[in-house]
Amino acid sequence: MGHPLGYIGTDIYSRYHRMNGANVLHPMGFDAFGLPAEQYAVETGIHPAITTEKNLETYKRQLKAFGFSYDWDRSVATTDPAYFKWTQWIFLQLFNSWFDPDRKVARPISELIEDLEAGHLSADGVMWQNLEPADKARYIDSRRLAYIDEVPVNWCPALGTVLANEEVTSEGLSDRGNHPVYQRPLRQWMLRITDYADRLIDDLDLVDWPASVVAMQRNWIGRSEGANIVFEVDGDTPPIRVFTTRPDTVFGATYMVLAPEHDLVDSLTAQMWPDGTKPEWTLGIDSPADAVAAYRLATSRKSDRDRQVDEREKTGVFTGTFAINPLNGERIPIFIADYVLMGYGTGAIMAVPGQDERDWEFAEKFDLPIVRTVMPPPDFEGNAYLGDGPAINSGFLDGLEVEAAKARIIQWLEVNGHGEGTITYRLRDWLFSRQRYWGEPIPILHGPNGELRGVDEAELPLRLPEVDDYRPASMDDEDADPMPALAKADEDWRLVEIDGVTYTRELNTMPQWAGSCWYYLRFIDPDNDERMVGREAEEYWMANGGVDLYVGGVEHGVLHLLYARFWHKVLYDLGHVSTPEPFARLFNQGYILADAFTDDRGVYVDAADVKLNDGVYTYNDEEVTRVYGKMGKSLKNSVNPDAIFAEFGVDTLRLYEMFMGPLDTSRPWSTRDIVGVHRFLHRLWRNFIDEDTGEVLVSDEPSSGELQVLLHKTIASVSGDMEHLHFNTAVARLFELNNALVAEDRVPADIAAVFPRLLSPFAPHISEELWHRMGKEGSVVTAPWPHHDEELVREEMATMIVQVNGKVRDRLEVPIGITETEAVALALASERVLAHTGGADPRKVIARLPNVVSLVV
RNA sequence: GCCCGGGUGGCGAAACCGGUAUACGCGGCGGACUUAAAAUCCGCUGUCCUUCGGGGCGUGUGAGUUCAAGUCUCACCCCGGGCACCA
Repeated sequence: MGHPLGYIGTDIYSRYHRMNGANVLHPMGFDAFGLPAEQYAVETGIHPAITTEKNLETYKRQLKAFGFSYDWDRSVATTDPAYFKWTQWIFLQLFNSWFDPDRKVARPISELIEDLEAGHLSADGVMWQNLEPADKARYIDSRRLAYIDEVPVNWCPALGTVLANEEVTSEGLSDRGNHPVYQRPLRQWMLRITDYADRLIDDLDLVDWPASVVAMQRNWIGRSEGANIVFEVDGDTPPIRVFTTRPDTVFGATYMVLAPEHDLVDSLTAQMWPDGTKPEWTLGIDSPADAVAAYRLATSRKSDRDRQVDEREKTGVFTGTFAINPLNGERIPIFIADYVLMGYGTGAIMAVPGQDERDWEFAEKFDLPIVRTVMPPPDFEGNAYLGDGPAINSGFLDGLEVEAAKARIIQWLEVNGHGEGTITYRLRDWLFSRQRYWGEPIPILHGPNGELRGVDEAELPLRLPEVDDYRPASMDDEDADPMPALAKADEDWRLVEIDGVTYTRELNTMPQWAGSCWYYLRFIDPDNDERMVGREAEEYWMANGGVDLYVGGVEHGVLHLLYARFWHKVLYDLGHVSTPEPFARLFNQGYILADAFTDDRGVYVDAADVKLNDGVYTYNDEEVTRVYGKMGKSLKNSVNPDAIFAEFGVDTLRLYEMFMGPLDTSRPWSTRDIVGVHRFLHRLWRNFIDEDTGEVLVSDEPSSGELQVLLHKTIASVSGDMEHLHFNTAVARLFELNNALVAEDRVPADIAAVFPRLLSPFAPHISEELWHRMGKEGSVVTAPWPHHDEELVREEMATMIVQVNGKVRDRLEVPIGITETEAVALALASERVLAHTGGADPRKVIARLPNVVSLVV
């Protein structure tokens, strides 16, 4: 459980809408697969299902203590077999679908087979009829949205599992636990999220989300337009395809670089160094093959983190082979270097040092020629020139500006068969296998000849087997393939016989994010045994383009929200849900911040036990360092809600958290400030109840005059604030009304009827109590939200400021409908104004009535 | 480096479309009640000058637009977040 700030926010919003007669679905669920539960199981040997169950009870108890109005009948846990049955079912939907690139939608795989058999499509250019059955199966498997592929993956030895790109931080460490991550090729389950890249970008226009999250998603998907260019290579090696966003600079390509892991490296590496090989190109090694092998080994030993150190020197080695620049026929040397990444574009680049800083750096270090193909401005100082300008040294492109040159060269490439315009994404397919125990088993069977078979839907849920040890199997050889924890299951789980064929179960489990990709759908219809979610219920609740309000932390800006959108779109394409996007409105709540403390090892210590003496913080008499961060378990700086409840009560805590600032802003916790809201509640109580006698101090008479106006203004502004989640200002308005009541002997009847209702979303307990003491019918929770009287809110007088030469010189009370002539006359007659105008006629008069008269003299 | 946010009193923060900057709360100061304290209630609380009428200056810095700028434009500084050898 994170800090409850966001939960308080949705609870208030839900209660407000219920009082307005809305049918509110406000659920809470538990994403309980994953590392914490598993690690606890490893340590204690207790099955994670048992500890998970216990934790859920604790969480529920704590959440209930906050007075949250969740519909507990709709609660789900991703670890519940009745739930993950459908997570597995969705996986099978992915497995049984393909992405139709023409229609840009997912379709059942059976339709691909039909199209192939009918001859509408070919299998990568080969007639379907000409394929052997095994090749047909292999082709079909390669087209599925869930497919197995050998790709460079993020291998985290400390966690014993592979990780998705999204789970690796920019420092090259695991998102969970900060362990180093290494690249290595492995056969793993992948989900084809990249096919959805364009739709994941475009459909961000359909949702009401914070700009920052929209930017993060666009950034992560990283669409970039450019061209693929094909370079022929000396000898009998196949040509090399490069991706570039600057095809206009191709005349300046003076060498070429492949990623060290590139497929063609072996076949193009020369037998011996050709004439003219410079010494710095060879690592001092006699043969190209040895030099390349040495460089590749060195690269593979580096963790992602090492590869990303800031002051990175360019390194690389010549392959001994040349490519031909298709534009000018120049022979250019081919290098491998780790500044080119296998996972982006084609894993190969044409290097244009004149217009690329990285290439410039490499060219200088390796003594390679540099040709400018864009004319820099005369005052340009520096190396590579990235800006706009006319093309030079570029044959038929000379004189064209960058954009025009790009269009021209792409046309040339396409006409002459040397390449084509294309789009590349930073986003990569979602690595979906984990070697951990505590996750959803992937419902796939492997046949004796490598054929894949989905577990029958009737067999779902596929439960986890019992094992003695929940750890992924450890390996002596660090290069050995990771061994999933499920490999330790008994044979009667692992092996399945169908029609006399023995299949092996898939031993990987799904990643943490699988269950949370679709839980919002299950809340709609949590007990449905027939379907993931009933069609009618889904259409009813998702009618406004998805979930009406999703409050969560920005930390899900990429991971969870991207994955969930992807799954949702697949389900949409297959007709299982009715909206293209899952979450219509997203709101990021801020964090509660607090001091945290680390000891000399950099380990967090319990902030509650840190003492301050003479400006020095100590823990167990050891000096500790003060840091500042998000309140929570990981920094050990939580304020225990139970202690706050005991001292101030739940209503105070709820109000305090809302009053501290806007919901989307992080703010420091300050126990000192709590007394403010606590005083408010006491004052409210004293306004309504005589503390000595318990008498209810409510008058039979309604309010009048200013107090009545204040009441209606309060109703108006609190209601407006509720819609916009401006809870801090709503609370401030309630403070003002409450303060105004202090001077009254008794609370006027109309105010007494309204105040507990306005307050009840924030402080439900005291509101309910007052409601009952006043003898009102039913619960304040079901009382209708009050409405203000427009007539009473409308002002009759306004304060008009009078400016002389831009400075405020007087303030006058004027009727709201004052005419310009009257206003100006009044302004000019003001003594304070006269003191500054000297009685002279103004040169210019601007009136914005009834607020401003501005005079220029 | 690129992309998002943000910078307002001693502190948390308000200020809708450019129109009274600092609502509301905390803290501080003064007063009432009390033997006293707590609690409560009342008043003051941006800053400088003041003949007590007022006046000058104030929303990170510097320019600009405007009768008028916390709000719009440009440049810069600082803080937070995301991405980063992505061709």
